[in-house]
Amino acid sequence: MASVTIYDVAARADVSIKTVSRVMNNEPNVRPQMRERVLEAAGALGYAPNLSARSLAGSRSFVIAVFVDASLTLDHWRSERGSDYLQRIQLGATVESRGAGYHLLVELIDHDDPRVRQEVGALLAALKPDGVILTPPSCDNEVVLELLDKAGTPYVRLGPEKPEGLGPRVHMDDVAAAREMTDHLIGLGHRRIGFITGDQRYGASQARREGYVAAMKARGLKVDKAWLQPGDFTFESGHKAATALLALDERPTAIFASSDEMALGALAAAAEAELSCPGDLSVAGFDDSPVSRLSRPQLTTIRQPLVEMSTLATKMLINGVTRKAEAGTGPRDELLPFTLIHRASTAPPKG
Amino acid sequence: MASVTIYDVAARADVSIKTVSRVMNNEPNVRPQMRERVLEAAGALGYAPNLSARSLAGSRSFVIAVFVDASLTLDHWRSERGSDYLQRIQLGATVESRGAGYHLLVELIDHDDPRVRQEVGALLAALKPDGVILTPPSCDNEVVLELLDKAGTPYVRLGPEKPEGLGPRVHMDDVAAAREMTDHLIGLGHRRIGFITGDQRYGASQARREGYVAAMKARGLKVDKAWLQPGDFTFESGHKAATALLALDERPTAIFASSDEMALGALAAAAEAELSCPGDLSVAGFDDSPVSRLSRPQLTTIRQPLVEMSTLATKMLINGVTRKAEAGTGPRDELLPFTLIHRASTAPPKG
DNA sequence: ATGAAAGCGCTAACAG
DNA sequence: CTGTTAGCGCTTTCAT
Repeated sequence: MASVTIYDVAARADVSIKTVSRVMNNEPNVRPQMRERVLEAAGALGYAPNLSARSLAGSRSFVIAVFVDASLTLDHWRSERGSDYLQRIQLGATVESRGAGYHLLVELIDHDDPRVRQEVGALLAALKPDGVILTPPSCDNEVVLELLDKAGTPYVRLGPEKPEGLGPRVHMDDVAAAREMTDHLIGLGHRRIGFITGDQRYGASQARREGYVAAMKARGLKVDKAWLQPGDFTFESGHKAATALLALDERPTAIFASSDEMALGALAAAAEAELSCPGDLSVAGFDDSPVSRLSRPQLTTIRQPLVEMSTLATKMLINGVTRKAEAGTGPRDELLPFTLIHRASTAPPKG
Repeated sequence: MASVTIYDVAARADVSIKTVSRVMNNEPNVRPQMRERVLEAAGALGYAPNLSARSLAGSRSFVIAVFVDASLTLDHWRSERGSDYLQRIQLGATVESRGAGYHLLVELIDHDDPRVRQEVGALLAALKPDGVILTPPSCDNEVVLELLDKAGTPYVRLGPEKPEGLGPRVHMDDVAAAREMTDHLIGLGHRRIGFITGDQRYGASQARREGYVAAMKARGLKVDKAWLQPGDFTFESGHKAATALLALDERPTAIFASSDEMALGALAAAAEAELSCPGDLSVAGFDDSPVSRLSRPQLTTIRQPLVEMSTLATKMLINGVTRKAEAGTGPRDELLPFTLIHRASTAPPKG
């Protein structure tokens, strides 16, 4: 019942606790023979160093925290969006942490609440995490960033497009991705292309719209205001926006939605309007979420390297790359490539 | 930079550190006036008790761990199943933990690996979590349960149908749910009902099949072997199984899939066979995952109370209900109700 | 290459 | 009601 401590191991191996400590931390200056004895004793006793003690006495906590916005996550759950955005981020971080002997703590924070300063301050003081991964849109919160800086806690911002130079980040070029998808549609021969925007609380939404507009303009295509429909990433909003687009006098021959769920909504709207896809209407999504493969036709979409992003972010944190980065070395900015995945929902327009 | 400690607060409030400790832990025997002074000082200093120190000195760690199977989760990710099973479980646990000042640690464990004993043993020794939530199928792993018992760590098994009396659990009656769905189809007038089973590594898969078989037999309907098709919860497996079912000489008029993703696969197979749903073929799913609303027609399915289950499990852990339960008091077994959600994919058969 | 001593910041068990 | 004294199990100095 009483757990085995470093003293038990030291006694059994007949060495000092310091030697045990050295072995457990892979420190130098231990003869192979001693190391062997300690390892044997630790194994026999089933010893594992107590994390709290290590963290209290030492300078590391072996904890990586992931900050996730509370209200948006609850929203997400209630609206049953069906995106596995956070899940994919978490997967990369969990696997990478585990590999390095770290533990992943998931913390909800109200990044829009005035109490965020108190809340995050307390969190950092209590947890003393060795690193923090900031998911959108918390990655853009200046109070959070300031507290992190003040506490000297290394962090990585995941996905933010906008505020540059605010701290290390790992992200994707949403503007370029949206541009490429729009170019893809134009390349197929589409000229009237409708766009459905995402939830404005996420920075990526604006970036994607920018990419769309930029690509249209670059090809000399005018962007009719009516072709820009608001959405919030949900199926319903996509359905509604697409219905509006398809009711236009000169209706678009293609619709580019800022999320796969909205693209599915557009697909449903097309079916209701008795338009076939991709014959009468091409539909493109964004995210390559699992649902993009559950529709007929399957969606042409943009694959975001979310798992790779969180894996890299975790690696940076654990390797202390960020710490060095803060001292002026190492990369502070990693841009990961996206992929346009061409499936069955986009094709040349009829006629 | 140097963090503020209990001594700083005590000095500023001109009390002993013990009084500060009492206030921070809401212990009795502190005059309101003292409490006020301490609170003021703590607020001014931005003090939050260090978790490691609390956990090292005291008997609580303020950490709840969620054990998730590593290889299945990676499988899940690679196959892009699109289920938000774990996400919903985690949501309930995270919100509930946060409300009580606890923190949620997500740990991947290889529950099928021979090293699981060593791995989980080390995890418990290092973390000393105040409670562990076991998700399927780790909740059925006897080595894990044994280690937990030996370590005296309270835990709750989430979802397990099978091994009873092995420890506190919060679950749903999968057998009854599958029976009810089958009854629903029979009630609509269906007699030839195909069934697609789930991944056999999950206990729920067998339970759902049992429910289906029981309902059929209870109504005096024979279960043709060919009507039981194997699946693994994925869209593709559902597609394949449904294709096989629809190729039968006497094809079923309804298909009951053990997951929503497989039901969507069945929907796709029906479309390819030029069968309309629900006109020519009724399709039912299981889980009420977000994707069940992204199809046309939307799926009739079973809603699992996953968030409620994990919320309750967390509550039990934090309130120490389990600890008492282990001493003989309190409920060791919570059965939460499911809901049959009737949407558009099921209807009476033609003719 | 190894060990002894001194805390890390807090709670527990007592005193008063 | 409040304070004092010991540790919790480790890592850090700093000796040897």
